Formats: sequence, structure tokens, C-alpha cells
Amino acid sequence: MKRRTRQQLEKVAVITESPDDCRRTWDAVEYIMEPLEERYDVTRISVLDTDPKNGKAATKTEIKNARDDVIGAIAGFKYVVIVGNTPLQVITGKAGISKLRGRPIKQDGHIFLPMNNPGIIRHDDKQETLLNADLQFFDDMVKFGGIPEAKDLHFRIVMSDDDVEEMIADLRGAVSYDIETTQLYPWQTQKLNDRTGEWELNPEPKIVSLGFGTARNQWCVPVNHPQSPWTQDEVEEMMDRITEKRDDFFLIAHNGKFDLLWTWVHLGVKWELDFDTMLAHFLLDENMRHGLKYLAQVYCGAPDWEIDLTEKQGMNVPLKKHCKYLAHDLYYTRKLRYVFGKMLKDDWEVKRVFDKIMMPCANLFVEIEYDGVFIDMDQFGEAEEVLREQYEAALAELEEWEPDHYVKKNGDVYYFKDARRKNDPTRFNWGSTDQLRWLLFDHLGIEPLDKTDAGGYSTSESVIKRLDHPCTEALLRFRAAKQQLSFFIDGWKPFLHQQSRGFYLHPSFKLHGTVTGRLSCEHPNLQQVPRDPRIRSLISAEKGWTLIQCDLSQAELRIAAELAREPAMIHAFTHGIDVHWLTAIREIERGGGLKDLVIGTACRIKGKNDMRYADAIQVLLEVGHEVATEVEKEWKEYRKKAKAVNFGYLYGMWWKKFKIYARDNYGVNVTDEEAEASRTTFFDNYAALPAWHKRQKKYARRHGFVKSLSGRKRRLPEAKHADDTPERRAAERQAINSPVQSFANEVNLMAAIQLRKEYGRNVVKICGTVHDAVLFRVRNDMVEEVYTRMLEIMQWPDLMDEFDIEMVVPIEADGDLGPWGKSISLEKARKVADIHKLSVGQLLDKYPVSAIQEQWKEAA
DNA sequence: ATTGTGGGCGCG
DNA sequence: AAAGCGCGCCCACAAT
Repeated sequence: MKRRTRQQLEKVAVITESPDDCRRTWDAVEYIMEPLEERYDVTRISVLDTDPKNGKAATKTEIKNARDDVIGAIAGFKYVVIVGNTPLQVITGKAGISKLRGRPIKQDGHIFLPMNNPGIIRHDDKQETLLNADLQFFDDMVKFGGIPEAKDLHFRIVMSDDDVEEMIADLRGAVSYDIETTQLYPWQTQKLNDRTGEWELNPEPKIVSLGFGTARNQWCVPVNHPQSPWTQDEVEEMMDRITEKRDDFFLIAHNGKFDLLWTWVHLGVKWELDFDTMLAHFLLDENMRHGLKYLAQVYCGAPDWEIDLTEKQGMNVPLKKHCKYLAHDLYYTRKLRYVFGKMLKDDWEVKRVFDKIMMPCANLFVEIEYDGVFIDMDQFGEAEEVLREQYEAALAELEEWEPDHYVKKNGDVYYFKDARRKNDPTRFNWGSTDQLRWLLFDHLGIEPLDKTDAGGYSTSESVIKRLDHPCTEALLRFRAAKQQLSFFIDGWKPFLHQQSRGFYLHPSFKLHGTVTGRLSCEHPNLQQVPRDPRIRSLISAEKGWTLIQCDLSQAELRIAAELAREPAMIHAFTHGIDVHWLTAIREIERGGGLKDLVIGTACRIKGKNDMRYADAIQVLLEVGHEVATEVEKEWKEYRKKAKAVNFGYLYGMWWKKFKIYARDNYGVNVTDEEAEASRTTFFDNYAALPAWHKRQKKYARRHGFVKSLSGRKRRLPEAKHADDTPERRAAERQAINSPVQSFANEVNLMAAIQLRKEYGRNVVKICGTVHDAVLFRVRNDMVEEVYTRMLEIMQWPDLMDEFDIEMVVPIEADGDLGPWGKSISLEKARKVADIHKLSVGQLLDKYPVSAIQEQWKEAA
């Protein structure tokens, strides 16, 4: 019986790296060999005769030598599974399993299917889904008798007026939408020609095609493809007609923010997206990747339909092939919506985050990116000039210590006068960490102070500051100027977009950018603009408008206090005491230090000659850091220090790191004992924190995830591990940090959504969010109203009630107006406006914020 | 010529 | 025994 069954099984070969791989070792057998052996007559072939020593990868020679044997061994097998990178290299001669896995390779009469080595599951159990998808695909392939063709689906290329009518009539129910474009940034930019010194326009970005996926068809409209019959006007007219029908269908897209932004910029119609499959999947599993093809493979068993980038960009590809690709995008986007829709239904809390925060944000950020941020080009030019001077000056000073040669890590000697390097061919490169490392620690013989993660000697700012050598000061100036130039001057130029009212940047926000739910930002990254006013104030507003920044004050600390139910913190927040200040004073009190400063400041505040230490501490706590700082400037530094301490300890920092922090940021050398005591004191002062930490760890360990107040999940599979590994520790720290970081960001997003809801784009243009702050421009006549209202909104956005959130700790918000980094408070603006007998709006129309600041100083 | 990685550093 | 979290960008250098 058994024998007969076996003969009917298809013969397949499995190539592994070594004899032990996937056979005797751990759990891999269960993942690959057993499922295959159930269905096939499996022959296993290994590339190497024995396991590589010490778990090392096979060498190139070994791979080369193994080739003939392996090729011989698979003779007669049509279907071959490749397990891991080494066998892949043997067969294809190329590495890159992560890119090639899941994609069948036809070669010499065989069909190979590369997949990951199941050992990866030990490090990342998410990989199990992928492995199963690959095995499933292998089954499909064998059943089909070859590589399953990318399906023709039912794609229709819209070429005639009749097609248009039919398409528009078909737009009902759930409709997916996708476009193909020539590039990613939808605005035309310019670049400086190095030879002529002239500004030249970059190629015009274009929509190549767009399409709609319905229940029966995938409609593909060629827009700028050479074979397109349509003019720009005709396409726009088509889109207008669809806009009129927009309420008749449910719009789905994968990363729809991209498609809708382009559609708005290039075709003039602005649509609201109903369901974003990428964002849905992000909420369902933030640890996985969210690419359409990957998800279609994993959740729908889709074949690979990827084509070359140039073909996607459409110009040199037959229209039919291009549209077939688009059709697959449309088909699987629509399919994934049902899969993820169902998964969301099973988790109402996550669904609520999706419906009320994620999708509204997806639509909001289309507008945010469309409006962009205004750049003050006069300041931009000035900043560039100043930074170039600083850069040149620092470099000139460094010349004194430039060596004529450099010994590379491998021992090669490198003479600069002979070398041909990209920028300055004959010069020592101070920007190269390798060269600098050699110069400082080998050539000059300075004692290295720290190592990098990879084990080399570090040349970080922290180290250089502590080195006793005359070059260090200029070196730090060199690095700072170089970085600011390359990040924010040269780095921004390729994104500057000229419009009638001036130049704009359009940073792109990734709503799925971080595992906690914070957004990330790129092209360029608005969220890493230095606080240095020279750079930050480049971001401003066009004439007649004013930039406003509103931020949640100490949001994370407030949320932590709430979650931990920490009495001392809650008391501080409900009584308007600054927690960073509280920490600073308690820390000083613990050591009984700074007697002169503490008593001196308190006496001057109270107008007394002497006071007991304990009483003085009490006075300082009561008056707050602002009053204390007015009397004695030093207090500002102590508060700043405490701020870092608060966050560090709150999220699990250990005293050793505190030592490093104190040294690098405050030049204070704390002893081990002092550092340990500081941590102990922190948890004595905030005694409910350890219990909260414990609760979070326990919860994560039991469930494998934690939740924020909104119900958003952070999945932490490592927290479930039985052994106390560094990975589990890391997961436990994230279990503490994540709900706090998540929720602070969510409050901020709720506020941004509401701001847009209450004011139209003719009054407010939102520029972006920076985790706990919203940046927006307001028409001058509305500045007072919008600013005041936004602070109210931030303190308790309406969505907080919709989520049934209750908090005992009050949320507070703060803000200011004017160029970023050179802004003033509304109070100041009001005072100056009163002097002129003007409204704040009129004042802002009449004077730049810098002048208002000056006038306020004179008046005060 | 492109692609990947480490080092360093900007932000919250 | 060992312990903040979350990002993106630019450069240099090595590898493909």
C-alpha cells in the first residue's frame, strides 16, 4: 500500500548548505522537511560534505567546488527547493536570498524555488508565515506543472470613449485604485549644473498610467504612456466625471497617500481614501513588512508579478505588459482589503484606531504633503554662506595636523599626493572615520577612550571632547559645519519646489514608519531639523501667513504617570509642579549638596538672611524653576539634567549609562556610588514606577504584546521567551516605553485631525507633526483665534472621548508663533500689538516676528 | 556604476 | 550578567 502511494509522489530535490542543516538540527525539520516529505518523494542534497566549522558560512571556494556535484545530483529533478543563501549561490552564482526567495528560477530544465533557511525562525518567528507561503507556492507550482503564469485577470485597457463609459459604469462597491509614475517625488525640481553654474530643471515627473480594480475588471488608463490615446485635458475630464460618482464606490489603495497626492498634484482632483491596505496591515502586525507583493504572496498565495523598474515607469515597455502589472496591483489590493478587513473585525480595538486615527491621518497627510513647508530663501542663502565660511575656516586650521600618508586597516599605506579621491584628491580626509581613527590613535599615539559597537576605536564627539590634543576643537567645528551643510543646505536643495509664493519643501510622512505608531519623515526629514535657530528658522511662512508650533508639554511623562498611577508625579502634574524640576530638587536634596546655592536662592526669593536647608528645598519646589532660574542662572542646567534622568530611568536606563550621560552632557564625573544612588533615589521618589514596570513585563510575557490607551498593539514575541536573554530584556523595555510613546503621538495626531476639521485650508495649512508637536501656518487675521483654539484642542481632542479615554493627569499644551526656532509667544505679540493699537493679525502683517521681538524687548 | 553597512549625529 | 525608547540622512568604504 505504502509503496504504491510513494511511487505516485512527485520526485523533488531539496538543496541545503550542509548535511545537518534542516535534518538533525532543532526545529527546521518540522518546518521544511516534514511538510515536503508528506507530499513528495524528497531527495536531499547538501552543498558541503560536513557542517562548516563554528557555524561559519561556506567560503567562496567551497561554493565553487561544490557546483558540479550539486548540478549532477539534481539531474532528473524538475522541481528543486533551495534552502538558504549558500545553495542559492551554488545554483545561481549570486547571493541575495532575501530578494530572490519565493521567486521561481527556470534554469537548465529545472525549476528552482529559493526559500529562507528555517533557522531564521529562531531569531524571528514572523518568518514562519513567509516560509509557509513559500511552501504553499511550491505546491501550487508542482500542481500547475510549472511556474504559474501571472494571471491575465480581467484587465481592460481604456482606449476609446466607449471604454470610458463602460469603466465609469463599473465603478461600484469596492474599488481599488493605483497609479504608476516616472518617479516618487511628484513636484518638478531643479538642480545646479556643476559645469555651467546654472540652475536646470530636472525631468518633469509624470503619471504613466492609472487604474481601477472592480469586482470583475481591472481598468487601466494609459496617461503618459507613448501608446496613450488621451490628452492631459481628456484624462482630467475623465477624473472629474469619476469625482462626481465618488460617493457610489468605496475607495481602496495600498499606500494611497502616494496615489492620492499625485492625483491631486497632476490631475487636479482630490479624493478621500476609504481603506488603505498597507496601513491596515501595519496595525495588524507592525513587525512585518508591508509591501503589496509580499502581502499578496503571504495572504493570497499570489504569483510574482514584479517587472523591471523601467517598465513600471512605463516609457519603454509595451502598454499591455505595463497594464498587466498595474492590473495585478489592482487585483491584489482589492483582495487584501477583504483579508485585512476581516482581521480588523476580529480586533475591535485595533479597528477603532484604524477607523478613527489611521484613515483620517492618511487623508490628512495628503493635504499636509501637498501644502508642504515654506522655506525662507533669503535666510537659506545667508545660512549657506555662513556655514561654508565656518567649514573652510575649520578645515584651514586642521591643515596643521594633516599627515602625508595614512595606513589602512589592512596595512596598506596610502600617500595622499598620489591618491585620486573624489572630492579633494590629494588630501587627508577629516571626514573619514577610518582615516581619523588612524591619525589619532596610531599616528599621534593618543590613548583611545571608547569603542564602537563593532569594536573599533570610536571617534565620536564624546571621545573627541575628552582628548587632550589641540586639533579637537577645530575638528568638532569642522564636523558640525560639514554636517549642517550636507544635511540641511545641500541635502534640501534637491527637494526645493518653486511656486508663485516662494519655495517649498514637501516632506513625506510615513504613517507606518515606526513600530510604536509614531510617524517617520523623509525627503527631507522635517523631524530632525536642528534646534539651532540658523537652520530651524529657515522654515517659516509665506507673506500674510504665520508659522505656529503647538506642542504637548511633557506628554510622555504625564502619560507614564497616568499609566503607573504614580502618586508623586500625579500630584506634581495636578498641582502645576514641573516634574523635571521636582526630580532635580529631590536629587539634590538626597545628597544634601549645593547648600550655598539652595539656601542662597531660597533666601533671596523670600528676602531672608538665613534658612534651614529643608525649608529652602521646600521654597524652591514651591516657586518653580522659572523663578529660581531668574535668581540664579545655574538652575536651568540642573533642570535640563534632570529631564534626561527622568526619561532615562523611566524607560529602564541603568546607572552606568547615567554616568556616561552625565559626563558627556554636563562634564560631571559621577562616581559609581553616586550614579547608583541617583537611580535608587529616582525610584524612591517615584515608588509606583517599579510596580508598573513589573506589570508591563508580566503582561507582555503572558500575551506577547502590550496595548496603548487607544488600544493600539505593540507585538513583542521576544517577551514570551522562557530564558532571560538580552532579546527578552529589550522586549521588556519596549513593553514599558511603547504604550507611552504610542499614546503621546496619538494625542498629537488626534489634535492635528481636529484642527483640520475645524479650519479649512484657506485659513490653516498644516506643515507636519514632530511626535508631540504640530507645525502649521495660519492666515494672519486668524492667528489669535486658531492658536488659542489649538491649545484647547491639544489638551483634550474630541477623539479622546470617542475612545472612552479617561485620565487623572491633565494634558497641557504650549505654543509659539513665527519662524521655527525664532518664534515668540502670543502674549508677547499681544503686548506689542497693544502698543501699536493693532490686532495681532495686523501687527503680523506689518512687522516680521524678529522686529516684534525687538519691540517687545524695548518695551519691557 | 550600483548596493549594503558602519559610524556618527540630528530630532522627539 | 546586563539593561532607555523611537527614527532618517550623509559620508566613507567595501563588495558586487
